[in-house]
Amino acid sequence: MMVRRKRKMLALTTLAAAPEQAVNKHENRTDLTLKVSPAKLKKKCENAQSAETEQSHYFTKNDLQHKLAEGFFNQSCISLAKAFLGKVLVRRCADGTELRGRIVETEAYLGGEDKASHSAGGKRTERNTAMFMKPGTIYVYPIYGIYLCMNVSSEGEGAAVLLRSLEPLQGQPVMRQLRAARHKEGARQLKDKELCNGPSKLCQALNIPRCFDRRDLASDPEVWLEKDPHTNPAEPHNIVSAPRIGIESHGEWAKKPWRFYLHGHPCVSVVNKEAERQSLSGNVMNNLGPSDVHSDTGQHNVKRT
DNA sequence: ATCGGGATTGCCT
DNA sequence: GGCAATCCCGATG
Repeated sequence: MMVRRKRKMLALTTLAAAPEQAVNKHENRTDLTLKVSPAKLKKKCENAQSAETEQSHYFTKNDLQHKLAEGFFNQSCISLAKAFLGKVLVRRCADGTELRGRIVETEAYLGGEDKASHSAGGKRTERNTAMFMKPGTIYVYPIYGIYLCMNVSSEGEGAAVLLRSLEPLQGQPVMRQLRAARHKEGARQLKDKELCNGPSKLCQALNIPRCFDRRDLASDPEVWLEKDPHTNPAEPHNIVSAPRIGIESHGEWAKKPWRFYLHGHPCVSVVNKEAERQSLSGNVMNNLGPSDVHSDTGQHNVKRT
């Protein structure tokens, strides 16, 4: 209780801090709340930018045409959660560095009847306002005090899709640096497939700060979604439907199979064998296979045929 | 003002 | 696979 208040004062630096600044957590206080002055908020977002630059031969200027527009987000929550699979989340940093990751795992939160949703029962609060905004609006919220999760609103009152895992495609060294900021000194280097295989990990790796809450994924210059020019859209037979994670306390709603992931992809955070048996019985293996993130060693080339 | 819980992660055994 | 870390948020009085 008394300890609580002290801890609050020493707000730990999080995803919003540049990696090289995060060495001493007591010197880098990052307040996750929205209740700060616009000037402070702006500064935080600027600090969130990475100083690293990254060259990639994988994406070219022509890929801009693959950016997904407003209309894409106008689908029901479950439909959008599936449609996200295989799409590429792009984060353009202040210095022009672009980080890219293919979405391989999502969860649908429907609002209303869905007891596991932050907007259950139509409940609208300061925190979850973005869930009620137009489809394509980003909802970023803090969890467990120290992490962030990124969602995208869909059609349906208070409905949104949680992004759970990405396959790193571009900017892995920057991602690794962003992710390593809170690790022990001398800890082993993260494998590529460990960079974005979790909802808060992807926020760290792509430098998604709390202040991205309520931004429009269809028009924002710093974060957007693209079609992957190198792969086909996810086919239904590639998609596993499983119960959502971390909501076991919500009774029957916890059992709804509204977590979706690409079968066999190494960047999925939690594999559910039972769900795979049910989802995929009789189906062939996916053709949207991962690049060589299977590999444990060194830099990999994500280019594929 | 206070309290309890949470759409997680990393480290340890 | 267990568990600590860590604190915002919303509910309650």
